[in-house]
Amino acid sequence: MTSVLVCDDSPLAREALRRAVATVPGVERVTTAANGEEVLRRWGADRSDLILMDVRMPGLGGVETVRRLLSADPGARIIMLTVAEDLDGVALAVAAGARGYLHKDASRAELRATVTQALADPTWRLAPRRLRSAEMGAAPTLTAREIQVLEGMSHGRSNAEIGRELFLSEDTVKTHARRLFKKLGASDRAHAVALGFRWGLVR
Amino acid sequence: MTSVLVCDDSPLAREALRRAVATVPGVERVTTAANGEEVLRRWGADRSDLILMDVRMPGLGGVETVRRLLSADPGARIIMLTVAEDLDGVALAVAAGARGYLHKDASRAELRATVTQALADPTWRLAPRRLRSAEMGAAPTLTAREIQVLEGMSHGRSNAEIGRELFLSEDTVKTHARRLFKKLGASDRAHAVALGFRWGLVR
DNA sequence: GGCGGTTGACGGATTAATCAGCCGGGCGCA
DNA sequence: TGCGCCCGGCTGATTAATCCGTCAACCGCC
Repeated sequence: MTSVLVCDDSPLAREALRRAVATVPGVERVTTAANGEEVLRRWGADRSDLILMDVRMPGLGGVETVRRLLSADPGARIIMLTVAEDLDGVALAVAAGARGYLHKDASRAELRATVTQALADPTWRLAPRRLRSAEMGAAPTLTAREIQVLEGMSHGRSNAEIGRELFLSEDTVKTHARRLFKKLGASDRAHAVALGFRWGLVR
Repeated sequence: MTSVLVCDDSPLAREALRRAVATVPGVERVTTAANGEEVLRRWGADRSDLILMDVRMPGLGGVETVRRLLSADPGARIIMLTVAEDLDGVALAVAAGARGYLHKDASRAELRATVTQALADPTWRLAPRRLRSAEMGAAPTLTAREIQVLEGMSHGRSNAEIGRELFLSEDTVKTHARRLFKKLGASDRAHAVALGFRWGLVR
């Protein structure tokens, strides 16, 4: 029974990862966790063959979870997931014993290849790959401007107000809004804000 | 130096609690944490005289945090915060060694009285009180219908769609929307969704 | 040097949301 | 029995958001 545990605090990323991993040949079960604590709790009762885990998580961070997991079970195989911003975390996690990492900007195919590799070879280590998030099921790769506009929306500001705040015309804000809606797959600004929260793009 | 640590995963509730506790005579410092892990981490370096902690938290739950905290420091004084729904959690937390609990529906005055009491008397135990959330700084007491409408918004549905889903007329949905906006202090639906996430009303 | 992505901007059409006030029924609580 | 609150509904007016296409300038990269 080959099983994989996917851990990410963002519900959407978690689901996308779960679906992607489930298509890997040989994988019979994919379980999920929302944070490091849940991974550790689950690990006591039910060990998976491989863990995919986000580096940045609220509560127990990815790095600390790797440490505790490996001190409890030195044989655990862990692949870290990361976004471009925290390469430090990846370095620490790999130093702590993670087998490798995947950038969240890599393709689904690369994710599957890495998982296949890790499952096939128990000694496998460090194969940096990318995962284009557009292919993960959704694409939360917003530009800085788009995130600023999304943040403005989450604070209840109108397009005109956001424009004044960012020194842009209302029309430009509308354009940014339209583009970020399309990227997030949002049907309106309320949905966009919700997706922003679920993806962890805004707080 | 009398210091109090406030822990709640909802940013708005955390801030409201922080502000309320800061007005208690004798309290010189109020620190905050978003989850149990953060409490434990902080406790290592910087012990407070009293901890106010939500029972329901992602990751390390309140009960488990109480256990770990007390096993590390049997003298720690902890008051649990709770909503009506999980009285089980409160019972467990008190059994685990929490000094008492506060219902989130109690008044600010009662919160202050309980904190004063707990700080004055190191042996103080179990004084169930209520805290009317309206007096905590904001009042996210939405009715069931209002939450359903808010959830619909967070999924990108229009008022008409929400109405179809809940077997209500679009006009009624609009009324619920207007009322929940006022309660949350939201300026539009995007803001309402954001506040819903920050208060932990929707996921 | 050109390609792709980002940014900023405009115009016009259409639709949906928002605000305000009001009403009747039901349910629980004092 | 009344008071307050939640619910569901309706109307009319006003404003804002959304969608469409298009365009020019800039920047990093191969």
